[in-house]
Amino acid sequence: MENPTFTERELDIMSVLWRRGSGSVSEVREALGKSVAYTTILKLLQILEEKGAVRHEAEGRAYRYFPRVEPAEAGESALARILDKIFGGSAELLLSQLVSDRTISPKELARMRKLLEEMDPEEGE
Amino acid sequence: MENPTFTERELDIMSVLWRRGSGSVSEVREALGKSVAYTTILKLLQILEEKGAVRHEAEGRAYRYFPRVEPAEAGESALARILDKIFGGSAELLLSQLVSDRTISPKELARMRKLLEEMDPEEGE
DNA sequence: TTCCATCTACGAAGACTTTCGTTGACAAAC
DNA sequence: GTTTGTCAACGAAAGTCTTCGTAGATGGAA
Repeated sequence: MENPTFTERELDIMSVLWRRGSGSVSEVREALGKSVAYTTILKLLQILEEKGAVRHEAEGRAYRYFPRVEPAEAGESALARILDKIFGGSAELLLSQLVSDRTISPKELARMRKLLEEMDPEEGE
Repeated sequence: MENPTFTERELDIMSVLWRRGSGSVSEVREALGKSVAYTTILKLLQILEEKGAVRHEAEGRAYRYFPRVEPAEAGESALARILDKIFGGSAELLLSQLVSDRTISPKELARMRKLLEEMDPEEGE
C-alpha cells in the first residue's frame, strides 16, 4: 500500500488492530466502547480490506482481521502531511511541539536523546 | 479555538496563510496552483471564518484574510491524534519515524538535539 | 454609457464517509 | 424441527466535504 491514508473512523479501527495484533468484528467493537453498531464496524473492515489495509482469516464462523499496513507506514504519510502543511517543513518545530505541553517520562526522553545522538548527520536513516 | 482540526482542503488553505501571513482569495488560489476554482477558495475561507480560524479585513473591494489560529495550535491537535492512534502514545516511536527516511540537515539535527538536551525531565515544557 | 474585469454571496450538485437496517446462513439450545 | 443468537453481505440513508455555477455589486476602460 503506497502512502496509506485513513479516514477518521478507519484510523480508529486500524488503531485497535495495531494495538491488539488482530481482532474480530466484535472485539474491535468492544475496544471502541460499543459506541457504534456491529454492522458499521464490519462495513469499515470490509472497506479497509478492499483498500488492502487489512486481511482476514476464517475463525469458526467468524472472521479474524489482521492489519496489512504497519503503523510506521501510516505514520510516515500522516507525519509528512503535518510536517509540510503545519510546520512548514521544520522537523525541529514539530519536535518542539511534540515535547511541549505533554509529559514525557525521563526514560522516554533519554531514549529520544539517544536516538538523535546516534543519528549520523546527512544519513537519512 | 479549542483543539482546531481542519479538513484536507481547509488545511491547504491555512497552510498558505501561515506561510504568507495573510492572503486574498486570489493570492491563496495562486499559491495552490490555480487547481481549484476561485469560488471554491472563497467558500472555504468563509467556512474557516465561520469556524473562527481566520478573519478578514477589507482591502479595496476585496478581502484580505488572516489566520486566527496558530500553527502550534493546529499542530498540537494533529500530533496528539497521530501519537495516540498510530504510535500508541510513544513519542519516541514518532520521533524515530520523523527522522528516518527523511533527510535532516546537520544544523537542524543539532538544534533538535539541543532542544531535547535543554529539556528538564518531568517538566512538561 | 456600456462593457468588461473583479469581487462577494449563495445555493446546490457531486463525492466521499459513516451509519445501520434488513436479509439470509448457520449452529447451538430448546 | 423450531427458536434463538451470532455471523457476513448488501444496500441505502444521512452526514460531511468539496466543488463550482450563477447572480449581483462595483469600479475602471472604451
